[in-house]
Amino acid sequence: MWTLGYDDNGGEFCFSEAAFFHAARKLRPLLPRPLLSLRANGPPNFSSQYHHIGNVLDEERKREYLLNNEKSSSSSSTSSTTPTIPIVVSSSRWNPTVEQLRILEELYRRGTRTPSADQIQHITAQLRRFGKIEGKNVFYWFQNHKARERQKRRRQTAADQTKYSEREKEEYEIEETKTKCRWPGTPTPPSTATLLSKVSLSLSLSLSLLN
Amino acid sequence: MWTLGYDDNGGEFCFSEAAFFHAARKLRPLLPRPLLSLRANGPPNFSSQYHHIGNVLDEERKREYLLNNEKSSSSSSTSSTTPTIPIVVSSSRWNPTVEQLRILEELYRRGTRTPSADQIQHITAQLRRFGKIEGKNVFYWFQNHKARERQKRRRQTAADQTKYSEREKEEYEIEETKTKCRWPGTPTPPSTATLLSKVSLSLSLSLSLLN
DNA sequence: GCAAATTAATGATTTATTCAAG
DNA sequence: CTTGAATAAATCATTAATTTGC
Repeated sequence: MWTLGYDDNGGEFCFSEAAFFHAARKLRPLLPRPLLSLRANGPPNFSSQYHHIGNVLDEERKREYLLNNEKSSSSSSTSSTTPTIPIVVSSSRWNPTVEQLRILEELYRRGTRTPSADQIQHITAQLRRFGKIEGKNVFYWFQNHKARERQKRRRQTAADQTKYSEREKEEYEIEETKTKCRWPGTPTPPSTATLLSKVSLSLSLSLSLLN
Repeated sequence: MWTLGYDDNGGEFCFSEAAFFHAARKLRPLLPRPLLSLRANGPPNFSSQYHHIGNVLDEERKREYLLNNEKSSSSSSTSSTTPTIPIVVSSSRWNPTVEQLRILEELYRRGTRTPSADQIQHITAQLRRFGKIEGKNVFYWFQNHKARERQKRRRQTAADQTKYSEREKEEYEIEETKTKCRWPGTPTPPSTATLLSKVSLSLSLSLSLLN
């Protein structure tokens, strides 16, 4: 599991292990950010949103939202001075532009599946020409796309196979045994000659490596 | 992804074991076998024009049919009745059903890697309820699955996705990078000390075996 | 036509695995 | 046997598409 911190400028993306799990969790915005900006890479139909911002909040998130509002009370008060103008909330998640999507899909089509960090940085840098984007967006895009393509394919074959057999939900029980002997026959233990040949091979290999 | 049993041409069937299973190698046919017209276990892409054939017979009858025809050298009846339609050739090799596959993968997931002969017999007995199967199929399945899982991982970690074509580079101006580190971390390559320790270990092992 | 309501897609996180190094 | 690295699978959450009642 990856936790992440990032900055918008470089797309640099520092990960740490589970030790930072809890702290990093809170990086996730609990509400659409109260920033006053239009979408940098707005999709064609971005007009009807800003609806019912707080509808999906559970108690936990409501509490945290209130905590956050305490800090930014000054900004909220300034916004209250212009109540008739709706606060334009920037999207909480990346939304690829058509150009970005086209390039990403082309890259995928040509074989890119899990790009390296450098590749991600480069792709991100290129795609930034077409709109706001970060490295993690590229990373996630490939993760998701790969997974969902696989999922699609898997569902297809599963559907094909279910024609032949009805699913049986019953449990199977196969007990574990401790026997060491292997299938298919009674394995004859390796002869001394075999062992010796292997040993000498290994020895010569080691020696050649040392040279 | 491993494709054991799904490739009718037999291209995916290879054994990495020693001369012990040398005979099994010959199971790989150079050409599709011209015999048998029904499959015991439905393959995913079983041609739809023959669905009616498959639907008539339940698994039990199919199995029986196969057993009866295992020794026959040529297809007899169906070819004459449908001369223009290519004969549905059953693979001579095992093709796992979804249930069999599910159980095998579950066993693998739970830690079974190289089951003992007893385990194999037990597993085979359980899986026979879902279709024709032999002990060697189980044995080979685990061998192949284990090997291909390892192979898959190695491919991913070592020589993964660097398939940018030249055209692509030019078009998107995304240059190839040689770095192997992947998003988001940078794996440290094995040090020289590590390599040397391996060599000396191998050497000492060989020497101890010689005593 | 229009939003509210609903559904489908998909971006972002979390969880469960894998192999293999120590 | 334990653990690190690194996903891939499963899941959550938000956005877009679509439907629906007016």
